[in-house]
Amino acid sequence: MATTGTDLSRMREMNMLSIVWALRGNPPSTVTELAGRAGLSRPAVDVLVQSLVTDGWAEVEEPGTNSVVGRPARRFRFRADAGHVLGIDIGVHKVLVMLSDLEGNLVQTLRRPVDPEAAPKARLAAVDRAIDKVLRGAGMAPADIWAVTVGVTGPVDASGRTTLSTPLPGWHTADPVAHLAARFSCPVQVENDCKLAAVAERWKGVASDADDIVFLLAGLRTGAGLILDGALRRGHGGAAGEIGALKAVRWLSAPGHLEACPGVPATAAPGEAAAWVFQAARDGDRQARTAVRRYTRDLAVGVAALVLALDPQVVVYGGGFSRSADVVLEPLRQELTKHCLRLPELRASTLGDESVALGAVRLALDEVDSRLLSDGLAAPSAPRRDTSRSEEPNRPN
Amino acid sequence: MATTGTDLSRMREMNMLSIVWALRGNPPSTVTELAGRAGLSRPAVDVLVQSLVTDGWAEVEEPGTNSVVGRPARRFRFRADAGHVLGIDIGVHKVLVMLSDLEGNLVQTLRRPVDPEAAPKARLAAVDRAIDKVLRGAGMAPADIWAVTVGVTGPVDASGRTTLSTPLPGWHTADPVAHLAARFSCPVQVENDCKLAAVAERWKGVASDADDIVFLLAGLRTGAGLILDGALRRGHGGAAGEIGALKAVRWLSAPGHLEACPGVPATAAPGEAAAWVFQAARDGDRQARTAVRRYTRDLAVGVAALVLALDPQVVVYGGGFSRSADVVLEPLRQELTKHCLRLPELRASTLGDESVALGAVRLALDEVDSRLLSDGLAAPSAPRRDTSRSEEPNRPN
DNA sequence: CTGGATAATGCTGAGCAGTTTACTAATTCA
DNA sequence: TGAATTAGTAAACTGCTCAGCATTATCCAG
Repeated sequence: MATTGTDLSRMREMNMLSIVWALRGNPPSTVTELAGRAGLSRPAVDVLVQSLVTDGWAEVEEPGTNSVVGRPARRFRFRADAGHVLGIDIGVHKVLVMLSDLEGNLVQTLRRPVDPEAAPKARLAAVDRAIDKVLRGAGMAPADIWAVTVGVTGPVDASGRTTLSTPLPGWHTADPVAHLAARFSCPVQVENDCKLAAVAERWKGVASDADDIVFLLAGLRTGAGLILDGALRRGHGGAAGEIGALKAVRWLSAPGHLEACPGVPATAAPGEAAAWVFQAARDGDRQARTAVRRYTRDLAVGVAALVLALDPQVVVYGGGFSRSADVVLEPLRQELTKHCLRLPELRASTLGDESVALGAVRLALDEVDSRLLSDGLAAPSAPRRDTSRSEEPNRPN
Repeated sequence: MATTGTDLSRMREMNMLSIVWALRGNPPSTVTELAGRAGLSRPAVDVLVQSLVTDGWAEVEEPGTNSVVGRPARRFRFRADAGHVLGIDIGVHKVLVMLSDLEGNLVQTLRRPVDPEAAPKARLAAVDRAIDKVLRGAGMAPADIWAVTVGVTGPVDASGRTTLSTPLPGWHTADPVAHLAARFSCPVQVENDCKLAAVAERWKGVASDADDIVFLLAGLRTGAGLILDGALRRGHGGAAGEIGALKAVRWLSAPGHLEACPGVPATAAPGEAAAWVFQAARDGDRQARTAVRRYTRDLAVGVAALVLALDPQVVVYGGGFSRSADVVLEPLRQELTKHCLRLPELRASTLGDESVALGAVRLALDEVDSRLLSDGLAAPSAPRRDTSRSEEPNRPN
């Protein structure tokens, strides 16, 4: 608890930021409204908001027709388009690039299929093309981007690499941070996909009310991301949530129960096989139901371990299989009841496979915010990577 | 991120607190030293520290002989004895009461054996007697105590009860908060013993350098406490760390391997049996070594689950068996290597069975600090429980 | 069309906290 | 005894918030 002394200028800075927070994510606001939200006096807000306008962080909306009596108030709007961030999902089958303004509004979204067997070089080239297209579509240059966050599969270390394990072919030698740093001078961050999806669920998903979340990424691969006390839990080496590595937890083999279900069309790809089984179970097929039950039984051990270890408020069932939550959630709940002391809420994700990129956007925005908090707000401009403290280039805050 | 506006008075309060933090836990300091530590100017520190002295938070030490050139500086000392807190460990076999000043210095410590079969009423009566003795020994009244924290076995809910499960006979109906609230008007808090021991290890124990700690309480009972990002992880329902409830984790039966070891004296109590086995293993007894290996193998599954889930920096091996760390740590490390992706450091606790009470003291001090942060510092006095927000009387911060 | 009611804006002076600067006080060492 | 050094103190200054009042823009009733 290293409370450090404050002086006037720092105080002004903090008040400035509190105005920004009060402005952002709200409809255009009058000075009086802002004063109420920020807990400051009206004159103070007035001068602060003036200087925000001259700096370019806010803009005035001249009063139009006003239905209420009295002098109509000017309204101030946060200039969300003063800067932008990129959230990128580098998946096995696809690349997904999202361009967002500072308020989190998506400006451009682009999904591109990628050969599952593509080498890192080809995969990164596909990323580059997608980024180019998105930037061109928005009429922007790389210098206009304030932060980039990338999601990949597998535990990510502090340098943004996935040396331990990853299903992306050849990826354990890839260095996406270095690759993107060649084009972007802003902070570039790589994070695990499950963690990003968890962040997305808390931001715009089904768990926005919860501070303690276990996110379950259920698909051909199974993984987990953790939000504890409202903050993403990365782990000391970036490997939090990797409970699937435990042998007693059969997450690796769990989806196999679905593919092995009798009656699955022989021609079906693994993903289609799972969808077929879920549909058959929905239709009442006994064998399909058994396969789903076996799947959930294996799934539940790992979830129960996380729930018992962390005692979260909510477990979110997400990932590719989340569309089949209707046939999975109830058996999963029953299995968890057997294992757990205290059963958390169980919810199905609605974000689908956009959650990873969305979480990446959120983390990039957090990066921007933390920079504002530490460096204060000068006129809006793309931050440059801080090369002085280069020990943890992937964890700037 | 609800940054709220600040004004001058709040700023002064913060600077006052920063002086308190700079004063506390340090040897008597000069104004210049404090100014450096708090990041304030010398005159500013001067007036702040003056008002701390008049309020009773600090006291002056007039300059004595000074070996250095120049005018000798007055030194200011934090008045650690301005208030006191109680940390209490209600165990199966013993009650341990610690009285600490505001700096965490132990003023009185009292251990009293308790019948393991004692009913809650008798157990609480023993606690009362121990508290009385400690207070009398220090010449204090209950009104002089600023915060009380109690450690008990089993998951503790928000009201301070252990309704889910506990090895203390009859304790699931006990309400220690209500019992102590009858004598103490200050905040009273009950917490799980493993969690408190984890807090103690980070405070004065073997993990003071780490922010992410899995504490393993190994004894006749096995449990875990978690420190994540420097903060105690309680869990949404207070049941974090209860991984032992998972059937695949054999923590319940693990100590049985020790008692079942051939050669254990038939007359030995369970605790003595374990000690005998550890000593025999130390002496090279093959059967004892096998028993220890079986024990660690069962232990390791649960630890691995926690490590994989959370990716901590340190695992601390504590509890009654921590004296035998020399024969347990190495096999445990080997087992963990099999299970984990990234092996954290493994350390043996040195606090012994005082860790729970010590952690309780630390939590009580945290309670005092958080009250200072939120309410500001008037003249030092025992805080009264805040009866207005009674929904979570056990979690005042 | 005009004057009153209403509500936002703009301005001024008071108060406060911290910093800077300069000066005085107390000690050691040559 | 005086130079050097460091601590304490006082005054001037800066910059911020706040309270209150005058000003301005708009609506609405007569």
